[in-house]
Amino acid sequence: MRLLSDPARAAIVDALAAGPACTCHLVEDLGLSQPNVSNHLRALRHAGVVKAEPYGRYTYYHLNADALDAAAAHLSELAERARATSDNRREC
Amino acid sequence: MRLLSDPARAAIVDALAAGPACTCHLVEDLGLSQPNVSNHLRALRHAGVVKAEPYGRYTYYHLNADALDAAAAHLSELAERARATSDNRREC
DNA sequence: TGGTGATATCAGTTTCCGGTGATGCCCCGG
DNA sequence: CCGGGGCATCACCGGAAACTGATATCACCA
Repeated sequence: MRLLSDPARAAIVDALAAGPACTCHLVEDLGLSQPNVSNHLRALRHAGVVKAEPYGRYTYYHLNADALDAAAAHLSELAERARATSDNRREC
Repeated sequence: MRLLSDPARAAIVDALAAGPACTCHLVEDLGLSQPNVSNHLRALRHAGVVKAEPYGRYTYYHLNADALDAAAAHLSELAERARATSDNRREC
């Protein structure tokens, strides 16, 4: 989840939200170098945010919607806890 | 939203989810130095994730639940878009 | 089967960011 | 009014992470 901090990775995730794409698409659309994109994809892959799908000579990536939902649920839970506990201020 | 990338900041947000607290509480609970905590709080404050509330000599911080919900909604929207577009794979 | 294109990996460099120390401000209590 | 403590800001340093270039690997096609 802390992976979306980097602007390049956020751009990759945003591009993949429009549908599965192979590495060359991302390289063209984002204007980044190919190793750079590949490194970011590896990080996102290890975190389970994206899934790789070899397709002949290409490699297609698509978002893992469940992981995004889990992160969203975590944030919602924090917001809910914050609202529920907004009155018990600890004294110094 | 990219602010939750740092473990220290995530810990601060998590601590604040238990209720408003002043800087000294966070310093004690998280075992971080006071300037360190203050710097993180400043970043979170500028991002609108937390709100500062001067209280005599102390400064109480509390989470901005709306900002967390907005971030959660953004992630949910990404997940939904990913699910909706999972079939239109672009050809190379 | 050799060549080409797509992708992944690796080492090196540079840039960015978090942690620390020192300092100043403001509020409260004496 | 003045001393002390809570808090914020600034300058600096060290480490981590992103970008780059080179290279290896694999699949397709002639």
